[in-house]
Amino acid sequence: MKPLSAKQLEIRERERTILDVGQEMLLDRGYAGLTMDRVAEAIGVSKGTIYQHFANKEDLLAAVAVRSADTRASLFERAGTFRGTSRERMTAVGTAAELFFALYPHHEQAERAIRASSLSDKISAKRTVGLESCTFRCFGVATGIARDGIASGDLVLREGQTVEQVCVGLWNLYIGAFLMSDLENFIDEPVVKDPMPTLHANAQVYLDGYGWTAHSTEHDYPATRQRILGEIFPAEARTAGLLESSR
Amino acid sequence: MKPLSAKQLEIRERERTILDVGQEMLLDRGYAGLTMDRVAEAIGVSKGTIYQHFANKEDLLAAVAVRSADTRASLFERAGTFRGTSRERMTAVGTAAELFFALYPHHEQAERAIRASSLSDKISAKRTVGLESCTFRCFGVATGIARDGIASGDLVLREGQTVEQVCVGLWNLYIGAFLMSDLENFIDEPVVKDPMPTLHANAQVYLDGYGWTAHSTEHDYPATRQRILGEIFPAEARTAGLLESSR
DNA sequence: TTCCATTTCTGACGAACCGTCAAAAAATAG
DNA sequence: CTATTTTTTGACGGTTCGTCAGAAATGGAA
Repeated sequence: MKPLSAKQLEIRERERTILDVGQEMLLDRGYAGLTMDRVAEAIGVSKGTIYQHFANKEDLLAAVAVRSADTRASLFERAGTFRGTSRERMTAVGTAAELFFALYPHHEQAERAIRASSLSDKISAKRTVGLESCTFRCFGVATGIARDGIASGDLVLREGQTVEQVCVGLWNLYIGAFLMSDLENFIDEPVVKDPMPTLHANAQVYLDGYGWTAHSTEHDYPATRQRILGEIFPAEARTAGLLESSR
Repeated sequence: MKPLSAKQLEIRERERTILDVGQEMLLDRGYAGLTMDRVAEAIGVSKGTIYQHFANKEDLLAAVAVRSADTRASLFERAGTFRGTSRERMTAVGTAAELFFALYPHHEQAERAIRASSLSDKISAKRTVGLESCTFRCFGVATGIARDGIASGDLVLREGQTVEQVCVGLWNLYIGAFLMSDLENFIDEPVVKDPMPTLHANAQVYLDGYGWTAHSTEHDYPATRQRILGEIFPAEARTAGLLESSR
């Protein structure tokens, strides 16, 4: 409605800056390394001002998480627009998840830290519903594709199986792999040397288990993945180093 | 070698007590609710004494995690002794994982808290290798069963697939489901109402995808699961409320 | 039992951080 | 330029971590 004054714009801009700084500190110094004093100093503002934007440290953390969760939901929605068979489109969703993990590695840490410290108070309802709604957007894309698969006859569910179940399993597979992936950074001898190719293969095996055509032996899903990266996420894939121009 | 004096026994006993108290506090008050002062008070000992057992808070946390990780490895090893087909035995491993999650819910929190705060220093090498070795024991059981499956012809891997890959995927699926499971405790409308049956079904779908005989349409794996609980884990299953005497 | 060396325990203390709030400074309106 | 509202500041109280000099307990040896 009203035009924003210069001051109000500055405040709005500062909120973004706080999130940026918090995100960065979280990433390279962990939850304990993110302190309100250091954030304030990095911005060049006093601590009290930070508290005018965020109720407390957990709230700042949650805001960081909400922002990246929103980005993830957008990536999922873009993935849903990929032109291909239903199973190729589901592959695109997996690719979006992987891309998100590569581009915003801080998000895992933020979510972990939130859940490690919160007894669900401290974090405002606004942030909680924000996170929830992003999750629903992600699931909405996935279940929609699964329903398309059923409609086209690519996916035939057995008694008692639901599209939600299919999507939850895939989600679990990815989340578990991401968790393991940055767990492996801390130990010397990783259980699996290169987790991402393993994840791609296992996700396809999982979909094979549901009998979702085309079976992975009859279609080149790695090639589909390259197409997805090139057509839907060219800029992001290059940033993440996932897209080689050759090949 | 030497017989332990009464004092030394007391000290050893106290270490166990500290772990018990720490574990309990972690479970019902979270990482922030676990303070060294409160642990000391609960034991009836001064804070300095706690620091004679553990270098710092993270180290205590890691010790709690190591102890439960060791228990998990034992459960996996017992699961490996189940008499049945290779795939039934792998199902037993999954059942062990589920049982562990139900019996020691604090473990997830401990692992999260460790990774949320540590930049890998603070925690002594002793704890780190302890955790690693427990993980290897778990994977050893699983990969052993997969190799048995290959030897018996129940599991036929395609070009480029490995037993490690099979096991990592299953592990990811479980870890992801557990993570989601206690995430759902904090939000109002869960994505899936009852995560565990979904997990069981998806794990079988995943193994179906690898073509590991017998296919889930040709064998009653829920019944196998009941047998596993009754034969291998009767006491634990009853404690966890997973074993109904009827049926 | 008494004495003394060694081990173990204690709790006061410094440092770091969170979150608050009265007072100061800046912005805005009249 | 003055009055009012908004915004910012940083010193402060409270909590927790981890330390360490001194106190207490322990275990022989005389």
